[in-house]
Amino acid sequence: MMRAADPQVDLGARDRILREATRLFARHGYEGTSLRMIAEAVGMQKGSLVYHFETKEKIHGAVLDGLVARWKDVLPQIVLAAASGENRFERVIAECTGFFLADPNRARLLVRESLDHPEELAARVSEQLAPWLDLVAGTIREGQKRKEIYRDVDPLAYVWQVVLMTLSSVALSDMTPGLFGGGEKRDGVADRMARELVRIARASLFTHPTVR
Amino acid sequence: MMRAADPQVDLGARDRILREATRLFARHGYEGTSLRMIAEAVGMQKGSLVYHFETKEKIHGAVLDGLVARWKDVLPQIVLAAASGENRFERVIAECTGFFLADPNRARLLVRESLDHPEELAARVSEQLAPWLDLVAGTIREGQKRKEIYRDVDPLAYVWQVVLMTLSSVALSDMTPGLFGGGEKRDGVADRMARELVRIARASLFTHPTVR
DNA sequence: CCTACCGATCGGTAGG
DNA sequence: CCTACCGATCGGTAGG
Repeated sequence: MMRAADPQVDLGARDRILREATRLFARHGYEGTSLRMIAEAVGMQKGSLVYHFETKEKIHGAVLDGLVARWKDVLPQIVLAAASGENRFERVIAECTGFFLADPNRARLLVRESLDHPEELAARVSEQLAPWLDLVAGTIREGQKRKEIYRDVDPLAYVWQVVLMTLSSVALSDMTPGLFGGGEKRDGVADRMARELVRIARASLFTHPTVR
Repeated sequence: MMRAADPQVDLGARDRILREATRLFARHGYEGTSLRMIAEAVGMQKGSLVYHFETKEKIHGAVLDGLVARWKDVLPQIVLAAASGENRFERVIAECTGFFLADPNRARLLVRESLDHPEELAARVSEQLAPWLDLVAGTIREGQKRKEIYRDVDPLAYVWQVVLMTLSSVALSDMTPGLFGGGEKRDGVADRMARELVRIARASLFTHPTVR
């Protein structure tokens, strides 16, 4: 309480804690990350973490809040990309994959959270995801009326499957090189996966590939 | 040592331990599962677990071995489905999704392991997955020569993206109901996801939907 | 297969 | 933000 004297120091410390906690929770999970590990990564003592965040659980909550906040930052851009005319499809997909590729720990964190606390995450995320899901689903239905999109597409299920491909191909990217034969570079594999994801999403949606 | 007196009892105990350990590791992860939790679920004391498996790590290893063993059981059927003529595509997909739907903990365990120990899992799984990946990739290339399959499909990346959809849509199924609006039943959502997965996989592969 | 016990580490508190 | 400390629980051992 009463930390108004030098807020910049506090903010810096809080952010450094959250950055390292995000990385560690993503890598080792909530149970696999101890306060000591976080403190060591930040460069302070375990007890000092409790000065900034009272409990480990509150650090975890703040990490998830930060992830949602960053998603809210890009959401307007995605909505914009979805609304404007040129290359809507590619740009929406690029915005979404870019969000997770910019920091793969976001994908790892979301997948872990989906396994550890499914309902809590669904509740937390659905309000942030709802407008986006509705928008895309609505656009798909319009396309179906215009016969530009296959009529047997299940809009909601389609979007969610594409999201799952995006999430998991980034979150599990550490495993893919071993499966593609050792000969290939890591980035090369990630590139191939990203390209194939776009191709699958596109080819399974549009009745005519060149229609956008 | 020297447990030949009544192997049936030991086998039963080992299996009961592995069954509960599989469930708990899948639900709470390796770090989130204690020996006490496993012992309590099985109905014995913590120390007794160490009589059957020396360490927690060896229990974990045996759980993964069991998963691989069960995969090896269905692999022949998958290869058979892929080789025979009628409805090859649907049957291969059905065999794979069926494997994970029969016990969603298999999918959860694999996703967790991909996050916790990516390289170890890749090494462990690739030998079991390699013949299958090569088979499917080869079939795709044949189809491409016959112009039945889109020429811009990246066979390996395609198969892996479909595997990721299968895995993640089962492993993260606890989260989906909340995203589909509360009105729908759990099984209904799982059904829609499974159907859309097959549709996406099919529509993004074949140049003409009716060709098989 | 159980009981009793080990040192180490956990998340968190108290006081400065 | 640090030091010192708390009870609880961890994985594992010893002996029966």
